[in-house]
Amino acid sequence: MPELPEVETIRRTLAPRVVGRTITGVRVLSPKFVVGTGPEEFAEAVTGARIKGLDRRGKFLIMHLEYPKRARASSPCGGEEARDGPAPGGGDIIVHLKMAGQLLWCAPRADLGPTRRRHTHVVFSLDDGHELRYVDTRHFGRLYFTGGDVADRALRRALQTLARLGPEPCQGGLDWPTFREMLASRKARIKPLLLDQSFVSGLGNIYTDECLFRAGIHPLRRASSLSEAEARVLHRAMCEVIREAIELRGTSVRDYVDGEGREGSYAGRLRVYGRAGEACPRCGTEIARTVVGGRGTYFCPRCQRLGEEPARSRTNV
DNA sequence: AAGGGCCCCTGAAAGC
DNA sequence: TGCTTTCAGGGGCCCT
Repeated sequence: MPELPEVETIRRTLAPRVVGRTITGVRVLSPKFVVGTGPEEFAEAVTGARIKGLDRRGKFLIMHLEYPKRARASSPCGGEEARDGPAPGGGDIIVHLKMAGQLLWCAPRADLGPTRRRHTHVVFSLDDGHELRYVDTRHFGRLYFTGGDVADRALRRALQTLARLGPEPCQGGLDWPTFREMLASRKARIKPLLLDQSFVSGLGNIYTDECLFRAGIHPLRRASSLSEAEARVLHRAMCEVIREAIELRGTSVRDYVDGEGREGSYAGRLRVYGRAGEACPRCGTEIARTVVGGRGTYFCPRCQRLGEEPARSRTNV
C-alpha cells in the first residue's frame, strides 16, 4: 500500500543510487509485469540505457532513460522491418507498485529471503555491479515501458491515468481556496473522492482516514457540504499528514519498505487506521470501522460527525 | 457524474 | 496442531 509518502521515500532512497547508472542487463522473470512490450524486447530495448532521473507523480515512479546513439542491429528481415518494431532508442519506465510492489537496490548476491525471492519479477543489472529488483508478493504492480507498443491497451490506459492525475494535496500542488472550489462542485462522498487519483493524487486508504480524522470530518460527508472552514482544515490536515509521513519515511503495515529495504516509522503515528476498538486519541471514544467504497474505513464516531442527510438506513426512534 | 460490484493475487490471520 | 476460509487493498472495468 505504498501511497505518496512511501513512493516518495522510495524515490529518495533510490535516486542517489541509480541515477547516472547504466543498465547493463535485464532479467524478466515474470512477463506479465512488463506492460507495453514483450519481455525479450523490453530487455533488449533498455539494456545500455542510462538512468537519467527518477521522478514521482502521485503514486507513480518514473525512471527516465537516456539512450546512447547506437547502430540498429541489422534485422534478420532487412532494414524495412525496423519501422514496425518498438520505437528505437526511446522510452521511460513507469512503475506502479499498487499494493505490495517493492523496488530494491541491492548487491547481486543479496538474499532477500524465500518470500521475496519467490516474488522477484524483474531484475535490472547496473554498471556499478548492483541490482535493482522489482519484487511484488501480491502481483498487482506493473512496469510500463513507454517505448513499447502504442496500441497496447494497458499501456495507453496507464499513460492516460498518469496524464489525468489530479494535483498533489500539498507542497504547493494545491492551495486551499482551489481545493475548496474543487470540493464545492462535487456531490461525491469525501472519502472516495480523496481516493480518486484524478481529483487529488497520492492519497490511499491509510492517509485518507488519517486526514479525515485530523480534520474531524466524517468519511461519508458529501464533498459539497463541507464548509469553507472545514475545507481549510482538511487541506491543512492533508499537508501535515503527508509532510510528517514523508519525514518519518512512510508507514510500514504489511509489505512496505523503501529502496534499501528499510521500514518506515509512521505506523506508530497512525491515530485511527487499523485501530478499531481502541480509544480515540482525542476524545476516548472507541474508534469505529466500517466499509466505504469497498475500503476498510476507520474513524471516530464522536470527533467525525455525519451531521447532514438523515441516515435513512435505520434510524430507530 | 456517481456508485456498486467484481476482478486481479497471495500472505496473514482467523476459524474450525 | 494443521488444514481451510476469509480478508486486505489500488485501480481497471463493466453496469446501472
